[in-house]
Amino acid sequence: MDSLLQIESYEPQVIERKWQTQWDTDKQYQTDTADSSRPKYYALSMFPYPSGRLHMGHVRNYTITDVIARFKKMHGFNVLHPMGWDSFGLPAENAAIKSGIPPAKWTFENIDHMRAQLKSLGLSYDWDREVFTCREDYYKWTQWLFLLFYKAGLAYKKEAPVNWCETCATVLANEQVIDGLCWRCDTLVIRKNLSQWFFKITDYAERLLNNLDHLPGWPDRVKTMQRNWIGQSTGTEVDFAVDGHPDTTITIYTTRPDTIFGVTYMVLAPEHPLVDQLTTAEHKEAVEAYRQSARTKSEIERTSTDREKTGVPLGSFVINPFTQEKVPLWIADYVLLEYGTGAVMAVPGHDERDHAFAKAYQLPLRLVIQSPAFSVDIESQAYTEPGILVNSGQFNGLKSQEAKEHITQFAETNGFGRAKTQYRLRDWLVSRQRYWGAPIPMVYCPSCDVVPVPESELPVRLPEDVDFSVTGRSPVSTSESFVNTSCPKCHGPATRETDTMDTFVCSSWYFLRFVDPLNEDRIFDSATVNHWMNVDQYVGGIEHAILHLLYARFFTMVLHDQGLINFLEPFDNLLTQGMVLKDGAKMSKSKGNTVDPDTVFHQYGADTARFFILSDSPPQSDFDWKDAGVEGCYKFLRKTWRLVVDNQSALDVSLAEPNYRDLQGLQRDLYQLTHQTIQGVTTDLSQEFQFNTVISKVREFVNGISRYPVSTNTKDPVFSLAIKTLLILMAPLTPHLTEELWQKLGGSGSVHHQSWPSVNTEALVADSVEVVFQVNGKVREKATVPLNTEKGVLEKMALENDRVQKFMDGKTPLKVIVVPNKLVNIVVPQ
RNA sequence: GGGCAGAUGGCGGAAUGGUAGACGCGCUGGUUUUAGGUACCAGUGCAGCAAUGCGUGCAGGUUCAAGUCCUGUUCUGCCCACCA
Repeated sequence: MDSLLQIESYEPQVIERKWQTQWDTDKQYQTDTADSSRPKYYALSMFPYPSGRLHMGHVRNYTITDVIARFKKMHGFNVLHPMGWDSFGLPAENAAIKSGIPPAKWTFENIDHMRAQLKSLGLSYDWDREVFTCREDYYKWTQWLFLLFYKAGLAYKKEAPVNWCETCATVLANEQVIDGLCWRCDTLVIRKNLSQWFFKITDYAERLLNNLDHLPGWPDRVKTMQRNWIGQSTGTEVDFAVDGHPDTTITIYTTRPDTIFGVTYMVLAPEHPLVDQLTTAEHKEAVEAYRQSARTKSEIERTSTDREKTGVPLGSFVINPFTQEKVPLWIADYVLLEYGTGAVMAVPGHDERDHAFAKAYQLPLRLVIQSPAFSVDIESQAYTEPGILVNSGQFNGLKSQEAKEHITQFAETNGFGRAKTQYRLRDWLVSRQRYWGAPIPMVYCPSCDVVPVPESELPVRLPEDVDFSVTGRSPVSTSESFVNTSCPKCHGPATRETDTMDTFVCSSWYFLRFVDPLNEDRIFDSATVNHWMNVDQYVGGIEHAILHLLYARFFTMVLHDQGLINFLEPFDNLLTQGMVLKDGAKMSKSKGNTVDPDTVFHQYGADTARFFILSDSPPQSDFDWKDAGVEGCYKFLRKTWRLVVDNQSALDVSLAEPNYRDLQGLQRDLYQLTHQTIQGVTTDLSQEFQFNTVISKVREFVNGISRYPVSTNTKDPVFSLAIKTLLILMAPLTPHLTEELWQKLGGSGSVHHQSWPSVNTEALVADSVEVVFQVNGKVREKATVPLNTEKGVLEKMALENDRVQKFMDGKTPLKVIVVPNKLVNIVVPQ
């Protein structure tokens, strides 16, 4: 082995395959969830959609979680680190349309390829827990959850204007419309009236919002985004009677009840249900035309803030309950049916939108809020700040804030209003007119109406005899054998729901199934899930800040309320990793600047890819992939390899740790460096996952060891300790390299089963320190002094120093600050 | 328009209020090599021969001492947005 003729070079491709096979065979990363002798740790990456190939974003995500999982394991935790596939979704269906490959075949081939790629990255997954959301053993339970929601009154069907993407030929949830465009294909989203299934996430708006305060392990950025999305506002509802319609009132929602005396008209959303009834004959034609044009507008057109305000009057009037004044009723598309009550009181003097509208249609303005600082003029511009009430009857003179309370109170007392908390969040539209998803387990019976499929009949299997080319309805509806069924209640002929579920439903509970993935009788065993949840560390992209992370929280709360689990939030700690860029630009196929992970594995090995992708930036920041950087990491690993292999004759990892107090000179220095590195790496890994600084410390350590003069004739206990420590500290980062070297050195078992080294704090303290001498805060001299040199001695040294005296320029010090082991600062008159 | 981040060499980035620029990339010079690459050594914030001066987006402030704390401001990125 030690023969000079046989110096082995670093061949990552060979050793990586060898160890991956070995770990697989040994089931090295299998988790025994029944073992409660050790504390549990659940490390989870957001599972991927099997698009076909891994990209660098995946590599970064999974490497980060893998390092955490391995690190925790070496700390004695029973670690659960699973992987699976979010495998329903549109690309599979598009492949079917384009090339006739069945979606299932396409999906599973992609999974096989990507699984092989994941294995070649050396990730410590327990593959026995792999879940596939598109497989019956999983979607059976997704359907079961739908039924649970239905029974709890949290799933309902309603006809509503919905977001429709023409390209994807399906509806979209509110969360999937980004700037008016489809999240997947950037097509302009239009409004369509359809009868669709919804989950009542709005019932949970308040709890989803308030619980964010109890998630200290989540980045503020994500919490803020969710808060904005849920969009709580507190205000008042006021009922306005309709003139000439004694039984009809219109309720408006306002956050500015203090301006209610300034109402000069009222506006309804064009789709408001009272529009037909309240349109007078002479306005019918204009109103119909306006409603028609509003209907065909896309969301982006309609909500554009810089568009001219348009609207038409209905001919009816409402009565302001505070002033008994008659004000005209209009419709305008700047009022949204989905928010509040779909009706707003218009106060053009104190709201910019109402002001613009009033100016366009010559509606009157009225000043009801006066500024305490200047005289308000509302002719040219609305005054939207709070102030003092004027022209407001009994409320004159109150400040806006008090007035809001008094006016709301007055409305409540008189029965025409109430305080109301409003959310921007809307119910989650879960129907999709697509094939490759979990069928919604519902049946339509001519006599019994909507009937849920009994649990015993789950899963409702996806049919295979479908025509993928239909648009506007689910391809599932082309399967006669699927559609025609019998009613579970009356056993008469009935038809099945042909829509499938949004894939975000499938991914809202997968983290629970990972704990008990093979359970055939139940969705999961509650006791086991209660023990293993929460996810201790969740890692994924910021793009899921709202969508997936909000839905998963919602599901968890519902399952808690239904008594299946005993916790309210799924993810204790969340790390949102930054994007992977290439030379400063976002990697994309269209730009042609992608880096294929396989190429990197082949050329440099997985350890290099892992090491590099953790190296330059903190995990939360964007990471710039540079070929020169990969090269540099490869060289470093090769240097590390040689450092060990070339010095094997001096190494014996079974030697006992030397006694620090017996060490001197370079041995003492190396021992110190070893323990300083343990300290630094451990801190950076356990507190903030600062992989970039971990790597710089590892590099400093290797540089330090390289400078140490090794005697090749004898086993050196200090050098052996340094190398042994290096391999253990690097094991989570570069698992193959360290395993191979560990084995070469005759280490016992796997390097990944070693305990994390502990710090000898005595060795952290240096014998001498460098102290700086400052004059007026500027460093003028440095001196190396014994540790803990006394203040007086330091002061004397500084004052007698030539260079210090030069800059003191003969002046008498006003003050001398001495910080032991750090500095002396001499303050002289300037 | 509202909210949240952030701004440090040629580049990615380090810095419990106490030596700004760790570590790496790049670059310069050198050694080894037929040569290139590799490896190794030295250097590398800016200006200057040097002494020295100046330096963490900008303007102030607190402090013996500020990248770090405070006030204001500019710019960049992200999220939300006719939300009443």
